[in-house]
Amino acid sequence: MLKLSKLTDYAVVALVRLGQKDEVTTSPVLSRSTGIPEPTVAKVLKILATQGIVISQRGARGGYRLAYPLEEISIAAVIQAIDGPISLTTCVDGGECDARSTCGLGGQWDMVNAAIRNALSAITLADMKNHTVLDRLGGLGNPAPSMLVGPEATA
Amino acid sequence: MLKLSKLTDYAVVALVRLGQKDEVTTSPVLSRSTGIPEPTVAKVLKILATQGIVISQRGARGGYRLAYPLEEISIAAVIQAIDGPISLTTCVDGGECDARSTCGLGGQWDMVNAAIRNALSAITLADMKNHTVLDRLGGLGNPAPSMLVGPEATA
DNA sequence: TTCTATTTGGACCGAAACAGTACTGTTTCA
DNA sequence: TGAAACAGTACTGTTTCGGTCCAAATAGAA
Repeated sequence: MLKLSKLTDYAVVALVRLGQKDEVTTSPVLSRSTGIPEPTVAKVLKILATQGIVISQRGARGGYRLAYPLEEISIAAVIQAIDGPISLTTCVDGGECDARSTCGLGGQWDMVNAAIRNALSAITLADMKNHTVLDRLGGLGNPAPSMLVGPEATA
Repeated sequence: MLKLSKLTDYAVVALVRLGQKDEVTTSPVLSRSTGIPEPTVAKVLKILATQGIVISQRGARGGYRLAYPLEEISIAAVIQAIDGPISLTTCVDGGECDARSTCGLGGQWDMVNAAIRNALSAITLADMKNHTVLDRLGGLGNPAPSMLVGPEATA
């Protein structure tokens, strides 16, 4: 399906919400204001804390706060924090490839990965909050005629 | 991990190999020349046949051949054929979203999806075969400063 | 100083999706 | 008529993901 995990989706929602108030917020509060189940939002924030995207404050009156302003956090960074590195195939960066010699296209996936990364790096959480993406990028990169192949062009 | 399924990877390899010879090819032959296990390559080709990307010829001396030249088949089309539609989140196109009212960013993901689709639609199988991607796109879209966030900028 | 309430941190477990395989049926050509 | 090759379905093992539970840590009050 080429979809990212629910956790990443939750992470974006939680981060945007977190960026709207400039004070430490607990996961229960964040859960109530976002509608995300409390254990889940806690887990997401935990991961984000280890990745340095949010800063955690333990103990009573603790909570989380953003480590960077919304404008400096890209979608790509969030995805990498939750889902791990963005690389569409396993046969990159030293990964296993049992058919490396025969597959013929050695390392071509790197370009695809770079394209994805670029697209995701150009969108920040601030863009998600507002509708500033189209304005900033002038129409979302390349035109993409009709995705090519087939009369159907299944959307 | 935001990675596509192995089947899709296999599909690209098989299709590129299939595009190198302009005649019907059986899955055993394709299996030997690509190194992909025979049952798997057969499964992939079956799926691609139902999606109209390859044309199947049944019976003795049958096999598969491309329905379109390599230049007209985009990576996005292959991914859609194998993995299904490209939409990073489930809360698009009428999907479930239990927190739609509270999450705050209604439909913002559509832009992200569009960015991904554009990036993947701009790359064809012919580009995978050669190294023509960079040339054609003039450097793969947007600059992407350093993916933003954090001093590490985990690649 | 000590105790307690609050909150994060890390480990664990069940469920779902996926990759891979095998088998049977249908079609076509020699 | 027989062999070759695709089409479809079903099954199984593995991996990953989503969610839950318990332990460690901190701030504040007594």
